Amino acid sequence: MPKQVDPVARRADVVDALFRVVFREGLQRASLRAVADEAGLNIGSLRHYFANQQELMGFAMRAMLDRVSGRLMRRIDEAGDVGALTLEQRRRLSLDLLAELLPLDETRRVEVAVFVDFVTAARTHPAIDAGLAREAAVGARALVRRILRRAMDSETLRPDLDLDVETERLSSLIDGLSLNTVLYPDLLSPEACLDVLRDHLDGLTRQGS
Amino acid sequence: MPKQVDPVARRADVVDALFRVVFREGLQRASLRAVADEAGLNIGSLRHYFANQQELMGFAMRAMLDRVSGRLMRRIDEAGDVGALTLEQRRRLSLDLLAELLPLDETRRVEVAVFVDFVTAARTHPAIDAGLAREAAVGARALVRRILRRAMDSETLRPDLDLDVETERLSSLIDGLSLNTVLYPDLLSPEACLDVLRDHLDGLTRQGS
DNA sequence: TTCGATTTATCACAGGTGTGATAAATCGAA
DNA sequence: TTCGATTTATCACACCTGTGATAAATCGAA
Repeated sequence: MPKQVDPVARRADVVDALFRVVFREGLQRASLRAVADEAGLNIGSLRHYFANQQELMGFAMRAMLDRVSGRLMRRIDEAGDVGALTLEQRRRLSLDLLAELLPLDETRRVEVAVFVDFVTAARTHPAIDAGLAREAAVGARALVRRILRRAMDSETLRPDLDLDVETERLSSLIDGLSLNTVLYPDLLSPEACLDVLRDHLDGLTRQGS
Repeated sequence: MPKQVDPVARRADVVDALFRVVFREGLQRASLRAVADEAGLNIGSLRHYFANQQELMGFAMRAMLDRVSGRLMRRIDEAGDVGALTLEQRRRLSLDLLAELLPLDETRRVEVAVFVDFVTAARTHPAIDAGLAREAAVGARALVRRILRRAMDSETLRPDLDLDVETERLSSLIDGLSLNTVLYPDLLSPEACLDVLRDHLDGLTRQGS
Protein backbone atom coordinates (compact mmCIF):
# COMPACT_ATOMS: atom_id res chain seq x y z
CA MET A 1 0.00 0.00 0.00
CA PRO A 2 2.79 2.39 0.63
CA LYS A 3 4.35 4.52 -1.98
CA GLN A 4 7.38 2.58 -3.17
CA VAL A 5 10.73 4.24 -2.48
CA ASP A 6 14.02 2.66 -1.55
CA PRO A 7 14.82 4.37 1.73
CA VAL A 8 18.39 3.17 1.76
CA ALA A 9 19.11 4.71 -1.61
CA ARG A 10 17.34 7.89 -0.59
CA ARG A 11 19.45 8.26 2.49
CA ALA A 12 22.56 7.62 0.43
CA ASP A 13 21.49 10.31 -2.03
CA VAL A 14 21.00 12.77 0.79
CA VAL A 15 24.40 11.95 2.22
CA ASP A 16 26.00 12.50 -1.18
CA ALA A 17 24.23 15.82 -1.46
CA LEU A 18 25.48 16.76 1.98
CA PHE A 19 29.04 15.95 1.00
CA ARG A 20 28.78 18.05 -2.12
CA VAL A 21 27.48 21.04 -0.19
CA VAL A 22 30.12 20.71 2.51
CA PHE A 23 32.87 20.41 -0.05
CA ARG A 24 31.64 23.38 -2.02
CA GLU A 25 30.47 25.75 0.72
CA GLY A 26 31.67 24.30 3.99
CA LEU A 27 29.89 22.71 6.89
CA GLN A 28 28.69 26.12 7.95
CA ARG A 29 26.46 26.47 4.94
CA ALA A 30 25.29 22.86 4.94
CA SER A 31 21.88 23.60 6.40
CA LEU A 32 19.00 21.17 6.12
CA ARG A 33 17.44 23.35 3.47
CA ALA A 34 20.64 23.60 1.45
CA VAL A 35 21.14 19.85 1.56
CA ALA A 36 17.54 19.21 0.60
CA ASP A 37 17.88 21.56 -2.35
CA GLU A 38 21.12 19.92 -3.43
CA ALA A 39 19.42 16.52 -3.28
CA GLY A 40 16.44 17.80 -5.21
CA LEU A 41 14.14 17.16 -2.29
CA ASN A 42 11.75 19.22 -0.29
CA ILE A 43 12.94 19.85 3.23
CA GLY A 44 9.89 18.07 4.58
CA SER A 45 10.86 15.04 2.58
CA LEU A 46 14.38 15.13 3.88
CA ARG A 47 13.13 15.37 7.41
CA HIS A 48 11.10 12.24 6.86
CA TYR A 49 14.35 10.31 6.50
CA PHE A 50 16.38 12.24 9.06
CA ALA A 51 14.46 13.45 12.07
CA ASN A 52 16.92 16.18 12.91
CA GLN A 53 20.22 17.70 11.98
CA GLN A 54 22.11 15.61 14.50
CA GLU A 55 20.83 12.39 12.96
CA LEU A 56 21.77 13.50 9.45
CA MET A 57 25.27 14.47 10.47
CA GLY A 58 25.82 11.29 12.41
CA PHE A 59 24.56 9.14 9.58
CA ALA A 60 26.69 10.98 7.05
CA MET A 61 29.83 10.66 9.12
CA ARG A 62 29.18 6.99 9.72
CA ALA A 63 28.62 6.49 6.00
CA MET A 64 31.94 8.10 5.26
CA LEU A 65 33.79 5.89 7.72
CA ASP A 66 32.10 2.82 6.27
CA ARG A 67 33.07 3.87 2.79
CA VAL A 68 36.72 4.29 3.65
CA SER A 69 37.01 1.12 5.70
CA GLY A 70 35.21 -0.71 2.91
CA ARG A 71 37.87 0.36 0.46
CA LEU A 72 40.57 -0.77 2.84
CA MET A 73 38.91 -4.15 3.31
CA ARG A 74 38.65 -4.58 -0.43
CA ARG A 75 42.35 -3.83 -0.83
CA ILE A 76 43.19 -6.41 1.78
CA ASP A 77 40.94 -9.01 0.22
CA GLU A 78 42.45 -8.39 -3.20
CA ALA A 79 45.89 -8.95 -1.76
CA GLY A 80 44.91 -12.45 -0.68
CA ASP A 81 46.93 -14.32 1.89
CA VAL A 82 49.40 -11.86 3.29
CA GLY A 83 51.76 -14.61 4.37
CA ALA A 84 52.20 -15.69 0.76
CA LEU A 85 53.37 -12.31 -0.45
CA THR A 86 56.93 -11.35 -1.23
CA LEU A 87 58.55 -8.64 0.82
CA GLU A 88 58.23 -6.25 -2.10
CA GLN A 89 54.53 -7.07 -2.42
CA ARG A 90 54.04 -6.46 1.27
CA ARG A 91 55.70 -3.08 1.05
CA ARG A 92 53.50 -2.26 -1.87
CA LEU A 93 50.40 -3.30 0.05
CA SER A 94 51.39 -1.16 3.02
CA LEU A 95 51.84 1.84 0.80
CA ASP A 96 48.58 1.24 -1.03
CA LEU A 97 46.61 0.91 2.18
CA LEU A 98 47.99 4.09 3.70
CA ALA A 99 47.70 5.97 0.42
CA GLU A 100 44.03 5.10 0.48
CA LEU A 101 43.69 7.66 3.25
CA LEU A 102 45.26 10.46 1.22
CA PRO A 103 43.36 12.81 -1.11
CA LEU A 104 45.07 11.53 -4.23
CA ASP A 105 42.11 11.73 -6.59
CA GLU A 106 39.06 13.93 -6.79
CA THR A 107 36.86 11.44 -4.95
CA ARG A 108 39.15 11.23 -2.00
CA ARG A 109 39.89 14.93 -2.13
CA VAL A 110 36.20 15.63 -1.56
CA GLU A 111 36.12 12.94 1.07
CA VAL A 112 39.07 14.29 3.01
CA ALA A 113 37.91 17.89 2.74
CA VAL A 114 34.54 16.95 4.18
CA PHE A 115 36.16 14.76 6.79
CA VAL A 116 38.39 17.61 7.93
CA ASP A 117 35.40 19.89 8.31
CA PHE A 118 33.62 17.21 10.31
CA VAL A 119 36.36 16.37 12.77
CA THR A 120 37.30 19.98 13.44
CA ALA A 121 33.67 20.92 13.93
CA ALA A 122 33.19 17.90 16.19
CA ARG A 123 35.37 19.60 18.77
CA THR A 124 32.64 22.14 19.50
CA HIS A 125 29.56 21.67 17.32
CA PRO A 126 26.74 20.14 19.37
CA ALA A 127 25.08 18.43 16.40
CA ILE A 128 28.22 16.51 15.45
CA ASP A 129 29.19 13.41 17.36
CA ALA A 130 32.69 13.86 18.70
CA GLY A 131 32.78 10.15 19.51
CA LEU A 132 32.65 9.27 15.82
CA ALA A 133 35.56 11.55 15.06
CA ARG A 134 37.56 10.02 17.84
CA GLU A 135 36.62 6.57 16.60
CA ALA A 136 38.03 7.41 13.20
CA ALA A 137 41.29 8.61 14.74
CA VAL A 138 41.55 5.44 16.80
CA GLY A 139 40.81 3.29 13.76
CA ALA A 140 43.44 5.00 11.65
CA ARG A 141 46.02 4.46 14.35
CA ALA A 142 45.06 0.80 14.63
CA LEU A 143 45.60 0.36 10.91
CA VAL A 144 48.94 2.14 10.96
CA ARG A 145 50.05 0.14 13.95
CA ARG A 146 49.11 -3.16 12.34
CA ILE A 147 51.00 -2.28 9.21
CA LEU A 148 54.10 -1.32 11.17
CA ARG A 149 53.81 -4.37 13.38
CA ARG A 150 53.58 -6.68 10.39
CA ALA A 151 56.65 -5.08 8.87
CA MET A 152 58.45 -5.56 12.17
CA ASP A 153 57.52 -9.21 12.34
CA SER A 154 58.72 -9.87 8.82
CA GLU A 155 61.92 -8.08 9.78
CA THR A 156 61.68 -5.51 7.05
CA LEU A 157 61.50 -2.75 9.60
CA ARG A 158 64.44 -1.11 11.27
CA PRO A 159 64.76 -2.82 14.64
CA ASP A 160 65.66 0.30 16.57
CA LEU A 161 62.23 1.82 16.22
CA ASP A 162 59.66 2.32 18.95
CA LEU A 163 56.30 1.07 17.72
CA ASP A 164 54.26 3.60 19.71
CA VAL A 165 56.26 6.57 18.52
CA GLU A 166 56.34 5.38 14.92
CA THR A 167 52.62 4.75 14.92
CA GLU A 168 51.95 8.27 16.03
CA ARG A 169 54.55 9.72 13.71
CA LEU A 170 53.12 8.01 10.67
CA SER A 171 49.51 8.67 11.66
CA SER A 172 50.12 12.36 12.21
CA LEU A 173 52.16 12.59 9.04
CA ILE A 174 49.26 11.19 7.05
CA ASP A 175 46.87 13.62 8.71
CA GLY A 176 49.15 16.54 8.02
CA LEU A 177 49.71 15.55 4.42
CA SER A 178 45.99 15.12 3.87
CA LEU A 179 45.20 18.44 5.44
CA ASN A 180 47.77 20.36 3.43
CA THR A 181 46.91 18.70 0.15
CA VAL A 182 43.27 19.57 0.64
CA LEU A 183 43.81 23.11 1.87
CA TYR A 184 46.74 24.10 -0.34
CA PRO A 185 46.84 21.87 -3.42
CA ASP A 186 49.18 24.35 -5.07
CA LEU A 187 51.66 23.97 -2.21
CA LEU A 188 51.36 20.22 -1.97
CA SER A 189 50.19 18.29 -5.00
CA PRO A 190 48.73 14.79 -4.69
CA GLU A 191 51.87 13.44 -6.35
CA ALA A 192 54.19 15.18 -3.92
CA CYS A 193 51.96 14.02 -1.11
CA LEU A 194 52.42 10.41 -2.15
CA ASP A 195 56.15 10.92 -2.62
CA VAL A 196 56.52 12.05 0.97
CA LEU A 197 54.63 9.04 2.26
CA ARG A 198 56.74 6.71 0.12
CA ASP A 199 59.95 8.27 1.36
CA HIS A 200 58.80 7.98 4.92
CA LEU A 201 58.05 4.29 4.54
CA ASP A 202 61.37 3.77 2.80
CA GLY A 203 63.12 5.37 5.73
CA LEU A 204 61.39 3.01 8.09
CA THR A 205 62.39 -0.14 6.26
CA ARG A 206 65.77 0.68 4.84
CA GLN A 207 68.42 -0.38 7.29
CA GLY A 208 70.98 2.17 8.40
CA SER A 209 70.77 5.15 6.15
CA MET B 1 38.29 66.59 22.93
CA PRO B 2 37.69 62.95 22.20
CA LYS B 3 36.89 60.41 24.80
CA GLN B 4 40.18 58.79 25.68
CA VAL B 5 40.46 55.11 24.83
CA ASP B 6 43.44 53.19 23.58
CA PRO B 7 42.17 51.75 20.32
CA VAL B 8 45.06 49.37 19.99
CA ALA B 9 44.37 47.79 23.36
CA ARG B 10 40.66 47.69 22.60
CA ARG B 11 41.23 45.82 19.39
CA ALA B 12 43.55 43.43 21.18
CA ASP B 13 40.88 42.83 23.82
CA VAL B 14 38.33 42.07 21.15
CA VAL B 15 40.70 39.67 19.44
CA ASP B 16 41.32 37.88 22.72
CA ALA B 17 37.60 37.62 23.27
CA LEU B 18 37.19 36.21 19.78
CA PHE B 19 39.83 33.58 20.46
CA ARG B 20 38.14 32.55 23.67
CA VAL B 21 34.78 32.17 21.96
CA VAL B 22 36.24 30.22 19.05
CA PHE B 23 38.12 27.93 21.38
CA ARG B 24 35.09 27.32 23.56
CA GLU B 25 32.27 27.18 21.00
CA GLY B 26 33.90 27.07 17.60
CA LEU B 27 34.11 29.56 14.80
CA GLN B 28 30.51 28.82 13.94
CA ARG B 29 29.26 30.40 17.14
CA ALA B 30 31.70 33.29 17.08
CA SER B 31 29.19 35.86 15.92
CA LEU B 32 29.76 39.57 16.33
CA ARG B 33 27.29 39.63 19.17
CA ALA B 34 28.89 36.71 20.95
CA VAL B 35 32.34 38.25 20.63
CA ALA B 36 31.07 41.61 21.86
CA ASP B 37 29.46 39.96 24.87
CA GLU B 38 32.63 38.04 25.63
CA ALA B 39 34.62 41.26 25.47
CA GLY B 40 32.10 43.05 27.67
CA LEU B 41 31.24 45.45 24.89
CA ASN B 42 28.10 46.49 23.15
CA ILE B 43 27.93 45.29 19.60
CA GLY B 44 27.74 48.87 18.40
CA SER B 45 30.97 49.58 20.20
CA LEU B 46 32.63 46.58 18.64
CA ARG B 47 31.52 47.67 15.23
CA HIS B 48 33.15 51.01 15.81
CA TYR B 49 36.53 49.24 15.84
CA PHE B 50 35.75 46.63 13.23
CA ALA B 51 33.48 47.69 10.41
CA ASN B 52 32.65 44.15 9.23
CA GLN B 53 32.94 40.60 10.24
CA GLN B 54 35.52 40.21 7.52
CA GLU B 55 37.68 42.93 9.02
CA LEU B 56 37.48 41.42 12.48
CA MET B 57 38.40 37.97 11.25
CA GLY B 58 41.26 39.26 9.14
CA PHE B 59 42.63 41.35 11.98
CA ALA B 60 42.37 38.45 14.42
CA MET B 61 44.12 36.06 12.10
CA ARG B 62 46.84 38.57 11.39
CA ALA B 63 47.27 39.15 15.12
CA MET B 64 47.68 35.43 15.67
CA LEU B 65 50.35 35.15 12.99
CA ASP B 66 52.18 38.14 14.44
CA ARG B 67 52.04 36.62 17.87
CA VAL B 68 53.54 33.33 16.74
CA SER B 69 56.23 34.84 14.56
CA GLY B 70 57.05 37.24 17.39
CA ARG B 71 57.71 34.30 19.68
CA LEU B 72 59.90 32.71 17.04
CA MET B 73 61.87 35.92 16.55
CA ARG B 74 62.39 36.21 20.29
CA ARG B 75 63.72 32.66 20.44
CA ILE B 76 66.16 33.42 17.67
CA ASP B 77 67.28 36.63 19.30
CA GLU B 78 67.81 34.88 22.61
CA ALA B 79 69.98 32.32 20.88
CA GLY B 80 72.34 35.04 19.75
CA ASP B 81 74.82 34.44 16.96
CA VAL B 82 73.91 31.10 15.46
CA GLY B 83 77.38 30.60 14.10
CA ALA B 84 78.83 30.65 17.60
CA LEU B 85 76.64 27.82 18.86
CA THR B 86 77.76 24.27 19.42
CA LEU B 87 76.13 21.54 17.36
CA GLU B 88 74.18 20.44 20.39
CA GLN B 89 72.96 23.98 20.96
CA ARG B 90 71.91 24.23 17.34
CA ARG B 91 69.94 21.04 17.57
CA ARG B 92 68.29 22.36 20.69
CA LEU B 93 67.42 25.61 18.97
CA SER B 94 65.89 23.76 16.02
CA LEU B 95 63.74 21.69 18.33
CA ASP B 96 62.69 24.70 20.36
CA LEU B 97 61.70 26.68 17.32
CA LEU B 98 59.61 23.91 15.83
CA ALA B 99 58.12 23.01 19.19
CA GLU B 100 56.92 26.59 19.39
CA LEU B 101 54.36 25.64 16.75
CA LEU B 102 52.98 22.74 18.77
CA PRO B 103 50.16 23.03 21.34
CA LEU B 104 52.37 22.10 24.26
CA ASP B 105 50.84 24.41 26.84
CA GLU B 106 47.38 25.83 27.37
CA THR B 107 48.20 29.08 25.60
CA ARG B 108 49.35 27.38 22.46
CA ARG B 109 46.61 24.80 22.71
CA VAL B 110 44.04 27.57 22.44
CA GLU B 111 46.08 29.18 19.71
CA VAL B 112 46.34 26.05 17.62
CA ALA B 113 42.70 25.11 18.12
CA VAL B 114 41.61 28.53 16.91
CA PHE B 115 44.12 28.43 14.09
CA VAL B 116 42.79 25.07 12.91
CA ASP B 117 39.27 26.43 12.85
CA PHE B 118 40.46 29.43 10.89
CA VAL B 119 42.40 27.64 8.19
CA THR B 120 39.79 24.98 7.60
CA ALA B 121 37.05 27.59 7.43
CA ALA B 122 39.18 29.68 5.10
CA ARG B 123 38.69 27.05 2.43
CA THR B 124 35.06 28.05 2.01
CA HIS B 125 34.02 30.84 4.39
CA PRO B 126 33.68 34.10 2.50
CA ALA B 127 34.50 36.30 5.50
CA ILE B 128 37.82 34.61 6.13
CA ASP B 129 40.82 35.51 4.05
CA ALA B 130 42.18 32.36 2.46
CA GLY B 131 45.30 34.28 1.49
CA LEU B 132 46.26 34.68 5.13
CA ALA B 133 45.91 30.97 5.76
CA ARG B 134 48.05 30.22 2.76
CA GLU B 135 50.58 32.78 3.94
CA ALA B 136 50.85 30.98 7.26
CA ALA B 137 51.43 27.67 5.52
CA VAL B 138 54.10 29.20 3.32
CA GLY B 139 55.75 30.84 6.31
CA ALA B 140 55.85 27.62 8.29
CA ARG B 141 57.47 25.84 5.37
CA ALA B 142 60.03 28.58 5.02
CA LEU B 143 60.96 28.20 8.67
CA VAL B 144 61.21 24.44 8.42
CA ARG B 145 63.27 24.68 5.29
CA ARG B 146 65.70 27.16 6.83
CA ILE B 147 66.17 24.95 9.84
CA LEU B 148 66.84 21.92 7.69
CA ARG B 149 69.10 23.87 5.39
CA ARG B 150 71.15 25.16 8.29
CA ALA B 151 71.53 21.64 9.63
CA MET B 152 72.63 20.52 6.20
CA ASP B 153 75.24 23.24 5.93
CA SER B 154 76.68 22.42 9.31
CA GLU B 155 76.78 18.80 8.19
CA THR B 156 74.67 17.53 11.04
CA LEU B 157 72.04 16.34 8.62
CA ARG B 158 72.09 13.06 6.81
CA PRO B 159 73.46 13.85 3.35
CA ASP B 160 71.12 11.51 1.50
CA LEU B 161 68.05 13.59 2.17
CA ASP B 162 66.07 15.62 -0.32
CA LEU B 163 65.46 19.06 1.11
CA ASP B 164 62.10 19.52 -0.61
CA VAL B 165 60.72 16.22 0.54
CA GLU B 166 62.05 16.63 4.07
CA THR B 167 60.63 20.12 4.33
CA GLU B 168 57.22 18.88 3.40
CA ARG B 169 57.51 15.80 5.59
CA LEU B 170 58.45 17.78 8.66
CA SER B 171 55.92 20.54 7.97
CA SER B 172 53.08 18.10 7.52
CA LEU B 173 54.19 16.10 10.54
CA ILE B 174 53.99 19.21 12.69
CA ASP B 175 50.57 20.03 11.32
CA GLY B 176 49.32 16.52 11.95
CA LEU B 177 50.75 16.42 15.46
CA SER B 178 49.21 19.77 16.27
CA LEU B 179 45.85 18.75 14.90
CA ASN B 180 45.71 15.49 16.79
CA THR B 181 46.93 16.95 20.06
CA VAL B 182 44.25 19.60 19.89
CA LEU B 183 41.44 17.33 18.77
CA TYR B 184 42.31 14.23 20.78
CA PRO B 185 44.47 15.19 23.75
CA ASP B 186 43.73 11.82 25.33
CA LEU B 187 45.12 10.04 22.27
CA LEU B 188 48.14 12.28 21.88
CA SER B 189 49.40 14.17 24.91
CA PRO B 190 51.57 17.26 24.56
CA GLU B 191 54.48 15.26 25.93
CA ALA B 192 54.05 12.46 23.40
CA CYS B 193 53.65 15.10 20.72
CA LEU B 194 57.02 16.57 21.57
CA ASP B 195 58.58 13.11 21.79
CA VAL B 196 57.54 12.37 18.23
CA LEU B 197 59.00 15.60 16.97
CA ARG B 198 62.25 14.96 18.82
CA ASP B 199 62.53 11.46 17.42
CA HIS B 200 61.90 12.75 13.94
CA LEU B 201 64.67 15.33 14.22
CA ASP B 202 67.00 12.70 15.68
CA GLY B 203 66.32 10.50 12.71
CA LEU B 204 67.24 13.32 10.38
CA THR B 205 70.55 14.09 12.01
CA ARG B 206 71.76 10.72 13.21
CA GLN B 207 73.94 9.17 10.56
CA GLY B 208 73.15 5.68 9.42
CA SER B 209 70.81 4.12 11.92
C1' DT C 1 30.99 76.07 30.46
C1' DT C 2 30.72 75.02 25.73
C1' DC C 3 32.26 72.54 21.98
C1' DG C 4 32.90 68.34 19.21
C1' DA C 5 35.19 64.31 17.92
C1' DT C 6 35.25 59.89 19.95
C1' DT C 7 32.89 56.23 21.81
C1' DT C 8 28.77 53.84 23.14
C1' DA C 9 24.12 52.38 22.61
C1' DT C 10 19.58 51.21 20.08
C1' DC C 11 16.45 50.25 16.60
C1' DA C 12 15.22 48.08 12.42
C1' DC C 13 15.48 45.15 8.54
C1' DA C 14 15.99 41.28 5.51
C1' DG C 15 17.52 36.87 5.55
C1' DG C 16 18.62 32.33 7.34
C1' DT C 17 18.32 28.47 11.04
C1' DG C 18 16.23 24.08 13.18
C1' DT C 19 12.09 22.21 14.21
C1' DG C 20 7.11 21.24 15.55
C1' DA C 21 2.71 20.52 13.48
C1' DT C 22 -0.27 19.39 9.94
C1' DA C 23 -2.09 18.85 5.55
C1' DA C 24 -1.80 16.84 1.00
C1' DA C 25 -0.44 13.64 -2.54
C1' DT C 26 1.04 9.12 -3.98
C1' DC C 27 0.37 4.41 -5.42
C1' DG C 28 0.31 -0.54 -4.52
C1' DA C 29 -2.65 -3.84 -2.22
C1' DA C 30 -7.15 -5.55 -0.85
C1' DT D 1 -12.39 1.53 -6.59
C1' DT D 2 -11.30 2.08 -1.92
C1' DC D 3 -8.18 1.96 1.65
C1' DG D 4 -4.07 3.52 4.19
C1' DA D 5 0.65 3.60 5.19
C1' DT D 6 4.29 5.94 2.99
C1' DT D 7 6.04 9.92 1.13
C1' DT D 8 5.84 14.74 -0.01
C1' DA D 9 4.71 19.43 0.79
C1' DT D 10 3.55 23.80 3.58
C1' DC D 11 3.01 26.85 7.21
C1' DA D 12 4.48 28.85 11.39
C1' DC D 13 7.36 29.94 15.22
C1' DA D 14 11.17 31.54 17.89
C1' DC D 15 15.76 32.49 17.41
C1' DC D 16 20.04 34.12 15.47
C1' DT D 17 22.83 36.46 11.81
C1' DG D 18 25.32 40.74 9.62
C1' DT D 19 24.63 45.26 8.78
C1' DG D 20 22.77 50.04 7.79
C1' DA D 21 21.23 54.06 10.15
C1' DT D 22 20.90 57.04 13.86
C1' DA D 23 20.75 58.72 18.33
C1' DA D 24 22.94 59.31 22.73
C1' DA D 25 26.60 59.67 26.05
C1' DT D 26 31.30 60.74 27.20
C1' DC D 27 35.07 63.70 28.48
C1' DG D 28 39.14 66.43 27.45
C1' DA D 29 40.28 70.76 25.27
C1' DA D 30 39.37 75.53 24.13
